[in-house]
Amino acid sequence: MQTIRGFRDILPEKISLWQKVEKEATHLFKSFGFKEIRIPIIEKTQLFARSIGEVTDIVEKEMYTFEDRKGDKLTLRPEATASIVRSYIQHKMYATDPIRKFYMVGPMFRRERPQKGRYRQFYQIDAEIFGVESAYVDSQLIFLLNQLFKRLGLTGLSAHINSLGCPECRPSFQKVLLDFIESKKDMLCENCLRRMDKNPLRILDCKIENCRNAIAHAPATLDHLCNECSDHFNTVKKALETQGVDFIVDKSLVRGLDYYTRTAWEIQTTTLGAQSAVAGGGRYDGLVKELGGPQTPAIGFAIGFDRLVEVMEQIDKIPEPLPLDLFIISLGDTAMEKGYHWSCELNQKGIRTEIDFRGKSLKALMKRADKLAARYVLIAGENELIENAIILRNMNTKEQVSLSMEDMIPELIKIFKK
RNA sequence: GUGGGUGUAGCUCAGUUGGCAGAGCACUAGGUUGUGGUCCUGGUUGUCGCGGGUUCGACCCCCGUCACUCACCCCA
Repeated sequence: MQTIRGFRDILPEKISLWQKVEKEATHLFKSFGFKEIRIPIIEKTQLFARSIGEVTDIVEKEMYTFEDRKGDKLTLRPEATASIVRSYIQHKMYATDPIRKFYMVGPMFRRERPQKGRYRQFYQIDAEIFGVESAYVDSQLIFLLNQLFKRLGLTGLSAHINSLGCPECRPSFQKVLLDFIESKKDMLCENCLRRMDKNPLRILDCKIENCRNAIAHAPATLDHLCNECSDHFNTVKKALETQGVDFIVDKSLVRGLDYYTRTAWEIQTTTLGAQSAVAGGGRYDGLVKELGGPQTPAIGFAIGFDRLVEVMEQIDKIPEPLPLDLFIISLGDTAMEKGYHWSCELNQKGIRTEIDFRGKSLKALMKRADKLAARYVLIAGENELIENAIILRNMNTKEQVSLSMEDMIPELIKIFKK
């Protein structure tokens, strides 16, 4: 038996890094006023199809979709934004307070071919802001990401930003783009030809060399923004600059979900091969309305949790596990019973204590204490019980003292509460 | 979905024209009867990914399959 393809266990040896990232992220989110939201793992297929876009790769071939016993079409969530928007609308949150900031952490599912940093069940740390159109929100989110990575000790990441325009300026741009592409048609790969009617914007980030050459001088959304979009983007850039956030304007950054408008960005790394995006986000001012809510500007990002952890592993940022305070060695049945009660009591008092019930030799148990990185060992054998003098050994200094059973617990508390 | 690489002990890996499956680490027991990390000695661990085929004989050659991995595609 083994996990199915693209799915994996995250074992205890690795988990401390995940916990550290999650702790830092949620701490930072809270200080910016975000509230946690938890959403279902399964939604109606229609929700994703409508929000992400019928002709995107995600919806066309990557979703885990199935029918339940009643024949309803359901899908394992491939991303979080759609569900959060659904929730915002369903609970009429706009009525009580249109400005909402959410974060969530959890698994997403896409049926792609697995490779480095890409799994079929992968985890995202997601943040969304509803109800604010200001460009400062855009730069604030990018600043937040930047802060998080800084706190995690990561360097060598770069923020790529672009503006995709809005319903005002995009149609005219698409026309200009299509005209240009039409003239280069014979140089483009099959996929790009397919994209011409599907989603011409995507041609801009084709990675095939011929296509890249062909579109090297293609018109960019950036050069065809309407005044509002242009102002918006300028404000984003300026706000980032004044906060000292480095960024690269990347005209070819075109994100694969249909709902994005205006600002789109990706945080990229060079250390994960082709899976360079560690986080990505964008503004989606039309989606809330599209899904049946009132016109509400919104923006959000997702961090690839798995990828972030892998980047951190590469630079050796694994936090030390908590050492064990005390390991109890009980030799003989009477001592075992005593030891059992001591361990219960000490753990109740907040002292990390372990005891081994296998009845092994002193030597074997000392080895185990060492393996568990115990700071102290309590040795209770027949002699110690008779003489009422339990041995406490400091594993670093090798110093040993005797404690009477009455004084022992208070004495230990004194040692460990320092 | 397409293409390349790799599957041998818990881990990292050796394995000769096709001739009895190995090392290091880990685990475990000892090193005179109750003291860890180092050292020494012994011990345990295998469907050689799985299924076919060729052969007197296959870890080795052939076919299929599954998994991992890298790249394309796409994205977090």
